[in-house]
Amino acid sequence: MTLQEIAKRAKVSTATVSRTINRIPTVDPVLARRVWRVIEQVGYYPNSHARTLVSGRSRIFGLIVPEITNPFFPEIVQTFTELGVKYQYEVLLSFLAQDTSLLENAARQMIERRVDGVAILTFGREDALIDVLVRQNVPVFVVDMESPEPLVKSVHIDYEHGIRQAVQHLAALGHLRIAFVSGPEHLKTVVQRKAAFLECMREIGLPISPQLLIDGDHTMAAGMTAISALAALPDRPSAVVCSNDLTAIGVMRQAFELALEIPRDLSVVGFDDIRLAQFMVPPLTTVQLSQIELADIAFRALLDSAEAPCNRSSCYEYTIKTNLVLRRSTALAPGRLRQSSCESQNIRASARP
Amino acid sequence: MTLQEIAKRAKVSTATVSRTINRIPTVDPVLARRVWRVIEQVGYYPNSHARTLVSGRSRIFGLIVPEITNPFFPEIVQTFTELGVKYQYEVLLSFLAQDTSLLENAARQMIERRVDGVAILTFGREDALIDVLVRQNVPVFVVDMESPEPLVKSVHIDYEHGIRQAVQHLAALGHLRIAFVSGPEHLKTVVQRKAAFLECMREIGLPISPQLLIDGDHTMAAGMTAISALAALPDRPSAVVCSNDLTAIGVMRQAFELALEIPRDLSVVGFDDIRLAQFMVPPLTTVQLSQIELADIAFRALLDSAEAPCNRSSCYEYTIKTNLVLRRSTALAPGRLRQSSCESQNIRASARP
DNA sequence: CTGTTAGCGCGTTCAA
DNA sequence: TTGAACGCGCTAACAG
Repeated sequence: MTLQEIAKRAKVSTATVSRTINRIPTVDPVLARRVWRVIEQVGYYPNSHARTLVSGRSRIFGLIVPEITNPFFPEIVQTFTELGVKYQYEVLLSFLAQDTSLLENAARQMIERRVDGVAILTFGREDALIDVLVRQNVPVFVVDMESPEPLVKSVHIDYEHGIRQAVQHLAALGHLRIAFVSGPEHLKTVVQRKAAFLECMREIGLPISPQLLIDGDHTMAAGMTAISALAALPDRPSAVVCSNDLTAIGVMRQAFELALEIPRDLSVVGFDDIRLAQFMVPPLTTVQLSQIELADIAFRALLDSAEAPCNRSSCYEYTIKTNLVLRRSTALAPGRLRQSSCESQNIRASARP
Repeated sequence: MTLQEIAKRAKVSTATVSRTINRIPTVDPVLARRVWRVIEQVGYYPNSHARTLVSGRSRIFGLIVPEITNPFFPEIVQTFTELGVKYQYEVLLSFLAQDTSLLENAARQMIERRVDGVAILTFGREDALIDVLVRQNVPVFVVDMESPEPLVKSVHIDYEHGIRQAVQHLAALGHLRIAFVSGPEHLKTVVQRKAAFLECMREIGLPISPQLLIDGDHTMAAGMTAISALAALPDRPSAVVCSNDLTAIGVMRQAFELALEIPRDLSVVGFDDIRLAQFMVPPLTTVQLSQIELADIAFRALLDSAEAPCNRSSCYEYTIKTNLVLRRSTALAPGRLRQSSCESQNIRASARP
């Protein structure tokens, strides 16, 4: 069923049908009604591809995430998509997994579909991808990356704010040996999280033992391995902060296996605040990085680029703050007297050698 | 950058460029090489929309799920998408949420994009949606629904198999009062799960008290509410089976709040076996419904319809079996002597009034 | 306010 | 084996 067909049946020109569909106000209401009636009757749906071809705009945004299987991302996809239906954009989703060839594939797909913008939310270093996209003149949104290119926009994420709260919270509870389980180093976000942790530890004079810095990969399995290693240490930590919530869940799971009770024997702090965090047993204390806010900013940045192509707004228009969410996976360090919390004020002094 | 442009620069006709790109073997290798070189140089990407328009096939499959935020679905999306890249199909994702207007929207989007098929994995009753799609001649895949229409294919899911195992497992552990927390009744899958539970209870002569049948909505919050209600009962259950894992997680979470230890005080069984289930504390015993298998079958059915349009293979080509996965959220009923498990053979008798 | 017409970028005949 | 030409379904000029 095509425009032509509708035009013929409604006894008008194709132009009139087109105008009617696009709700151009200069159409005679009588004709419009006639056209709509035919459209209803025959069940006509305009062909997006033809529209895109002639208009030069696809009304599609690309969204690239590393994987959908990590609970951090569905929330983002959801929000991004919702905004899509609100503003009449389709979203073309791509995953990277660990496969580099998929990256090329994703880029090709996006370009061939002539997307009006791409949000790259992989938290890695996707310079190559960005280059290809920009060369094709497609607006890009990316996390934490400054670029002179007007086609690329970005947000800054303030990891330190939340992590500082976490570290100080643990210190206040009397924890002196605090471990950190990191993620895959090839992720920009991971090195930033780790750096923030180290910085915050230094700030308050807490010692950092290399043994307490474990490399993970942001999976639950990694969390399990990590806590096993940590528990085997002669001088084991009383608290562990994880580079993401999945890792923290793994830690909790394996702690159960090791008969370590959380938070009595071990305090655990996650990162991200995925929705699941509050449903863990015990509920997970974690640093919130709002997935909704991120998706929202990404979408609006793209919308901006798409609707006002000449808009030269610089990157880092916004910054996203992270914040500690206190729940019940942290407690006083073992061996500490369970006194009033005003004791926490002595932590700093007592933490020094 | 267009085909024409490439043709001009390579000093060949557009037809030759087209043939080269589509790897039609009758092209002179010399010319082909020349064309490829130009394509590389200028960074040319063919326009999918133009291709679709002229070829009449979009190489896009639609995938409709209720929401991506429920961990059951990302796994499906992942598998489906992976198959997509393997077979060179794009996937157009849609969520329904609870909004009915989104359903119309999803259908419209799919049709306007001229998708080559749609997998509807919402587990509800989407007859209206299917009708619209079929009327537009788009092949459809749907769960558990027989249809004479050759355009719609389907799988059957055998819920009873796994649920029977679950019920019998609990019975064998000496549980006499087994509760069931259900999901939203508007989901076909939910009524089937519940029916299977009731049937299996009857089979072995276990009593079913209406008080022990709780209505939920497949969220963690619902699980929490449910167990609170159950725990307040004068004669409370010693085991609860949930219509999905999310509900079970909620149950476990709230049991913690109520100081009910799992599985000592309460046995919990989930349904779906989302990946998270094994990482719960304690690891959740659940009935597996393979998300990968489902996605795989859906994709292949669509592929079949798309590549061999005249293929008249009936629905229910396959059936997916469900299976109990034993983990550690179930144990002997409280008050039961912890004897050898051969005692379970008496359950049946003792369960009768 | 409406109709005619020229492409948008590509695949695919049909001749050569 | 290659090229010229047509048309996929639609929007946007322009003319009426």
